[in-house]
Amino acid sequence: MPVLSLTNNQPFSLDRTLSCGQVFRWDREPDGWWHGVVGSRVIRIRQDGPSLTFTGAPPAFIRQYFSLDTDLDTVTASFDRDPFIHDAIVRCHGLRIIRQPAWECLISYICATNSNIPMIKKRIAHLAQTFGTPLKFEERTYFAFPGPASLAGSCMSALSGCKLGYRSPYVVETACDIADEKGWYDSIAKLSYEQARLALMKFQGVGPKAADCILLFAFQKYEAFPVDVWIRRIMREHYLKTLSFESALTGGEYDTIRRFAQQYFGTFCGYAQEYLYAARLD
DNA sequence: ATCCAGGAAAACG
DNA sequence: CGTTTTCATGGA
Repeated sequence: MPVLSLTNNQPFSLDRTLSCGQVFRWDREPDGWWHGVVGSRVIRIRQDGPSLTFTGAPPAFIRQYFSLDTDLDTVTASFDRDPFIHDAIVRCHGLRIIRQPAWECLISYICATNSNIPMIKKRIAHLAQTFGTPLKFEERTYFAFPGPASLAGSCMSALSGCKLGYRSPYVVETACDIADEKGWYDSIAKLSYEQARLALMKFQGVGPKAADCILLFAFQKYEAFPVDVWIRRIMREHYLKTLSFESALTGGEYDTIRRFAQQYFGTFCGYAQEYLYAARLD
């Protein structure tokens, strides 16, 4: 079974990374093994101190997917500016932003609006089980996330079983757009952060927050700073106590928070966001 | 029952 | 133009 050994200056926490809410297709067994589907691969992986043991993908894929090539200490040091974010960095030590497949990430965050994480996971699982290709792996059947053509041609009765609610037409419309346009990923990836953000928001169901999540998790645009209800609370309480006054002058509250974070935390503010988000509970 | 959750579209002034 | 309302779902 493939094993990957982490070096001393390569902090990584599999649990923090997979359970912080950035991905929705991983589950942890009581024995410490995680299993998930990435593309057409079923992957099982566990961490014991500095060693990662896994099946279902070559080491190079694991390294790329979990961003193990990122110099995490340098990244976190770049926004370690005050005691509050410092505490989040320490408590979520080893959290890395995953490089997600863009199409699945796009649909996932369309399904995520105004929902909690368990509900999002159920919806994605429903979509995969209803429209995805079955994948047999070690006595169990998993399902690949369905491609654009599958969702574009989905009948409404099957789709309604996926419990997407009012998001169903957004998913189908976006799938139709993507099914036509082959090079959609490259055409967005080559754009600047702001331009890519506008391009993503042209898809039905993708607003400012979803666009920032997709840019952060699938396009490696680390200057994205998604503002959900948790982050808004945290930012208002710890960084922008005068926000209600400011945002009335400068326009939308979302942009006020986003631009403050970009200036305050710097080029890796998306990473800072993820540490604040992951540390929000415990 | 009421409120909330990795919000966005549509309607409204 | 910025601000409020509506939307479907399940858990607390």
